Amino acid sequence: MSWTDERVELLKKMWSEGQSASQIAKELGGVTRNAVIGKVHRLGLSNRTGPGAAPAAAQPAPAEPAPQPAASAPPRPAAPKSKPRPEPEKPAARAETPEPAVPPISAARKAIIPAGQPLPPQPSANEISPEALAKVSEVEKSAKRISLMELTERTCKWPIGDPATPDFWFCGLPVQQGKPYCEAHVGVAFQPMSSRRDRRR
DNA sequence: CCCTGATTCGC
DNA sequence: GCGAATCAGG
Repeated sequence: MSWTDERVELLKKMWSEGQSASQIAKELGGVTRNAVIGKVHRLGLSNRTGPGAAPAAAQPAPAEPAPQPAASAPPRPAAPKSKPRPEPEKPAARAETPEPAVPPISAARKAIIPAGQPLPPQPSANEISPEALAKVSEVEKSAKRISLMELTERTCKWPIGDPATPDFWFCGLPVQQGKPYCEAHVGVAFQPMSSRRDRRR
């Protein structure tokens, strides 16, 4: 595969959209994320950081400040495009404890639950975005249904069903990096603190 | 371990 | 110019 205009365009587009190199590579096909990153650099559109940031020149490069004598075309469109830095700064100690919404059921107590229907995940407390819940029920239908022993570092450990019955298993879908659950379950397990939040995709 | 982008350097 | 290998974080 070579860097045709189209491919480069898509690359630019996706990169400016904040897509990761690997995603772009996957989309393009035939290239690795390394290739994408390499290209990105060669194209000079690496730092998605706002232009306002002066690199503070570690290397003075005394010989040539490179004023770019080009008659027209501004060297740096600088695109004031929306380039929100997802992570502005890490304050001090940020207690990363969103208080898990207690996914597991209290089992015994409600042992009478008809072990068939995907039990309405949450008892009380906060309201989880209907979206997330819907997502979960969906996922649970196509979950891998793995057993306790099959759980690994990267399998969603969200319990489904009633532990008191044989009709009990774990989600088993790929976890969302770091977390113990898959994306869907992470969605209901960890609340942003302030009830709901919208999200599109 | 999974992932991210950044750099290097032989091709 | 290209991108695998490597480096440096998260």
